[in-house]
Amino acid sequence: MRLSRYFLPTLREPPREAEIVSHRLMLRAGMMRQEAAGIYAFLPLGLRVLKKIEQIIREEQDRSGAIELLMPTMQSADLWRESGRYDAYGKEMLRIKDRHERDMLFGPTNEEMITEIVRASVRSYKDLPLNLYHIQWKFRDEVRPRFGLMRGREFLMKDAYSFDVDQAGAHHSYNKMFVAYLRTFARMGLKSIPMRAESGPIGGSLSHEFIILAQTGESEVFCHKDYLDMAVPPADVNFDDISGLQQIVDKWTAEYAATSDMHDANAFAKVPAASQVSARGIEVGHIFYFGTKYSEPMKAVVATGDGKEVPVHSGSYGIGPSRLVAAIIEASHDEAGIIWPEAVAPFKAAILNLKQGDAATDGACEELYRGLSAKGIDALYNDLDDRAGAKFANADLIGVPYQVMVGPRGLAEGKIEVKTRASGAKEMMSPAAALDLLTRPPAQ
RNA sequence: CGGGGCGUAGCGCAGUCUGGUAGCGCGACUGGUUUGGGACCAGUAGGUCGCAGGUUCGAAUCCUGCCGCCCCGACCA
Repeated sequence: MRLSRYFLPTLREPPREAEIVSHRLMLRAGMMRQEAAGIYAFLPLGLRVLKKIEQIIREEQDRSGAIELLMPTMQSADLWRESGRYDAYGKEMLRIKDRHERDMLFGPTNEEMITEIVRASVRSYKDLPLNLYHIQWKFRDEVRPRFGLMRGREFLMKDAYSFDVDQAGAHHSYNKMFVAYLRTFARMGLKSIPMRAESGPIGGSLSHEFIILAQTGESEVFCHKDYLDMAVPPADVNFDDISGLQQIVDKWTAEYAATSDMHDANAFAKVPAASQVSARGIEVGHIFYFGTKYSEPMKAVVATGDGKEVPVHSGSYGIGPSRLVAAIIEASHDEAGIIWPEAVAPFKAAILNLKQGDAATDGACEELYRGLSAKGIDALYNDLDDRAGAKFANADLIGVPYQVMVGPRGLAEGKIEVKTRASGAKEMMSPAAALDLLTRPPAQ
């Protein structure tokens, strides 16, 4: 993308309303724009990151055996009356009337709808297990939206719903999501820690929040430091291996890890002092098993092998892609701006033309830009007539992994300079070597 | 919803106390000189001062009501 033809309204100073670093940087980098309290428009740069995050989530959900569909944002109140949540949900749910005075709502979550979809077509235990997910905008009329995308009212959510014939099956479905989540966050360059969480009104032991550590996190968390170095399950993990998956989950739940809600000071005290981590964290995912909470009132039943009908056992599994955009920035930035992990970076590289109008420099930039485009690499070519200093500052702000600096000094020796945003390391190399470096695929 | 703060040009702000023709910096635009870490010169455009009512010869400024936004708390992907 040529910057001269792109839409990237960057700001030198952050708008006053932005307090936390991710919010400030997103506004400055021209990634988004606020439209109302807790409601944001994604600008082109922000959308690129959101799409990358979405895609990683999608790939890992698919790998685990979940199946994507897409449910609407608008829902009928009737479904929610069936489950009893229409009255129970409270003011967080945005209620709307259509032209016929029918009660509608903007979905804050989709348990009812997915249960309705499943009960309509699933009749036999042979149709299970099933895990259906979608990535769709949600609206929760938060009392106090804040911190930009971190706690918006309208937000994108990946929500998956599993259906099994019994609790043992549901447990395995839960474990699949547990493992998929570990992989998902790791691929985004995040160290996520599963922490025991409140399981809500239904009770039960199966609920985990996936937390990443960040100074500006909303919750106070306590855990064993070993979590920070634990190896994430590989891409070829066998999701059908019930005991193998259980072993992974056991390993990841063996050490102490809890948010302040679930914190047990006595248990934490048993962790060796040198291994105690007490920090702030951001919740990026939440999984829980809720059994027959919806299948019973909504009569989502299947026939078992012996001909009886039983309500299905379910769980739901959420990840907030829009929140993740902010969370990744919270976890990865410096004074100068964002530092995108390669897997979610809006562009792989920025090409900085250090002497606009110089025939040799312009030519070298063009050649590199075309070379990358030909190989399908997204590079942002800063071809604007700015001072070089402004280009450096903007490249740092936007935070793409590589900055390729093309100027007369280097070209005199047939070299261009490649700076790695994360480390700050700079290296002179031939344009061919740079092309080679930038077309190398990121690690999965 | 309780407490606090703020609405003046795209962004950051001054001006409000003490009423008298709306300003500064950055950004944008035009022309020129420039180009290796946020350039310089000259010029230009851009604001019903959040909205409505009131007081006054005169309101960004005083009064009343409303709307919006942010922060702290209780609640949450």
